[in-house]
Amino acid sequence: MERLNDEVADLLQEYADLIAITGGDAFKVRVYEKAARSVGGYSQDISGLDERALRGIPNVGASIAAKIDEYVHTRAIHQLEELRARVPAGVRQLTTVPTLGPKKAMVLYQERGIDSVESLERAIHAGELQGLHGFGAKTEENLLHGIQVLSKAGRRVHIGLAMGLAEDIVARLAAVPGCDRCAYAGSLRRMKDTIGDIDVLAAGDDSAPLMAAFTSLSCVTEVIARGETKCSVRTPTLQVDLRVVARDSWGAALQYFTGSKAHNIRTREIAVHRKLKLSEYGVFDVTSGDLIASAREEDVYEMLGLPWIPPPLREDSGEIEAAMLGELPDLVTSAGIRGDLHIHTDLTDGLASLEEMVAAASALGYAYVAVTDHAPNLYMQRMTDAKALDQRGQVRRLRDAYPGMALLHGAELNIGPDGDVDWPPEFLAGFDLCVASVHSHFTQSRAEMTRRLVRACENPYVTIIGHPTGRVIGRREPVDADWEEVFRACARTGTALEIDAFPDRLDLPAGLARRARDHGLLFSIASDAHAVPHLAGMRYGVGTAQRAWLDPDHVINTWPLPRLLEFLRR
DNA sequence: GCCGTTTTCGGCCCGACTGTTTTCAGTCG
Repeated sequence: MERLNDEVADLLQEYADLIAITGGDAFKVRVYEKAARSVGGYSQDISGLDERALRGIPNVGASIAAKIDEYVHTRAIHQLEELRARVPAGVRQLTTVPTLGPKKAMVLYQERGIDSVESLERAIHAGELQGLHGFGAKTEENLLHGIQVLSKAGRRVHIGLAMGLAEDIVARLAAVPGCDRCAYAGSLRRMKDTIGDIDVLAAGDDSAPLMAAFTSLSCVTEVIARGETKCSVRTPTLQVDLRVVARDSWGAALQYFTGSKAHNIRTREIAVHRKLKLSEYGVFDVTSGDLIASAREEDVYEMLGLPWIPPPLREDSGEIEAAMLGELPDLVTSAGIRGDLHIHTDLTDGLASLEEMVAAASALGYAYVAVTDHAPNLYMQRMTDAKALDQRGQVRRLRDAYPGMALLHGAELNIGPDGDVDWPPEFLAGFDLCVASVHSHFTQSRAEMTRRLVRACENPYVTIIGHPTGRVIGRREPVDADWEEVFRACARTGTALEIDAFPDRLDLPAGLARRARDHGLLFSIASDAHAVPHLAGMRYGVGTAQRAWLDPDHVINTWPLPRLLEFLRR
C-alpha cells in the first residue's frame, strides 16, 4: 500500500527527530521536517526520479536528494543509520509522551540510561530521577500522567465524532454572556478525516467567564493547563483547547488556530519578507509596530498579497504557490451538491423505508437521488431479482409525489474476488446507475486487488466504484492496490470514483483523491446513508473532496440533472 | 540543510504556559 514517497517521508522525519534529540541545529531539524512533508505529498512517485529530478521537489536540495537516491538504490541511508546507532529507537519513542520533548529525552538517556517509555516509568517509581537537573517532583508527576494518557487515549478519532463534540462545546460557549463569537478551528476546520484534538476560539472582552464555562463543561474530565487566555482540558474522547481573544483579533486568531502548522510557517515567512510580522494578534508593520490587519481572515491574507485560502487546502501542499499565481481551485461546496447517488433502504441493510429516505432527501433540497440497495451476491442482504424489480416499481410510482426531484433506481453491486459483479448484463441494463464496491476478501495481494478493481471498471454497467479502498477508520486498513493502475482504468473506461462521505470511511481518502484528480477523473460524493440522519454526512465527503482540490466540474453529483443523465446513458 | 524581487551568505515563525532556572529553557500548538 505504502508508496516509496511515504516510506522516505517517514525516514526523513525520523532523521529530523534524531537530529533534535542529539541536540543538532534546530534549523536543520526544520528543513528535514519540511522535506519529509514535501516528499510525502509529492504527486509523482519518487522511485523513478534521479538526483536532479529529486532536487526539483520543494525543500529537497543536494544533500537530501543524495540521501533519497541512496535509499532508492541501497534501501538504507548511512547517516540515518549512524544516528540510529547513537540513539535507541525507544528514546525517540519517549518524545511521544506529552510534556517530554527531545531535550529531556536525551538527558534521560544520557544521565540515566532510560531508553523506553517502560524504563522511564520504572525509573520514576524507583526514584532514579531524583537530583537530575530540570526534573523536579512536578515534572515526575507530569511524566507519569503523560505515560498514562499515552497508553489510554493518544488516539485520533474520525471527524464525525469530533465534530459532534466541537459543535456542542461551541454552542455552549456562544451562549455565555459577553461572548462575541465562537468557532472551532484546527484540523476540524480543515476537515481532516481524523482529529487528534479540538481547537476552539472565542472572542470577548473578558476571558474569565468563558474560561470558567469551558472548564466546567460536563464533558471535561481534567484541566491540563489554564492561563489568562488559553486553556486545555481533556474529555473522554479528545483534548480540547480554548483560546480567548479580543474581538478585533478574530481574523488573525482564526487564521492562526486553523493551521496547519506548516501553512502558518509559510504565511509568517511571507510576512517577514514583506517587513511584516504575523501572529495570532494580527499583521504588524515591523518598523513602526503598527497593527495593519486582524479583524477578518481575508484582511490577513490580503496583507500577505494572497487571496483568502479555504481551510481544507491549508497544508502547505501547494496552496501557497497556487494562491500567489491566482490559481487556487474553485472548490466544490456543500451548496453545490445537487443529489445523493448512494443510499440504502430497509429492503436490504438500511433502517428507513424507501418513502422515508426519499422524503428526507427531498427535504435537503436535492434535485435527484439514487436508491442503491445491495445486490444478491452480498448474501446476507437477501436481495432477489423480484425484490429489485418490485422496488423499481415503487420508485417509479413515487416519482409523481416529487415533481421537483428525480428518483433514480440503482444498485450497489458487489465486486467479487475476480472482479465480477452481480447480475447479467441484461438485468443490469434496467438500472439507472450502478455503484460497485468491494465488501469482502480485503486481504488479496496487490496484483489480485488491482485486477479485481480494473475488471469492475471495465464492466460497461458500472458507473461508480463505491468506497474504493474499503477502509474503516480505526477498524479496517485500506486494501492494497496499485492505485495508479486503477486510476488509468477509470480514465480509460469513464468510471467515476466515489468519495464515500460516511465519517468513518471517507473513502477515497483525500490524498488518493488528489492523485486521482491529477488523472482527470470524475467523482461522486455520496452519503452511503443507511438511515435518515446519515444523509447529513455529505458535508464530510465534501470536506474530503475539498482537501483533494476538487472543483464542481469533477463531481458528477454537482451537475444539473440533464448532464448527469447524459453521463449515465453513455 | 535550504533558499534568494534586499541576500550564493546569512538568515531561518511566533507566542502561551509550565516548572524550576533566581532570569529562562523546554514543550506545545
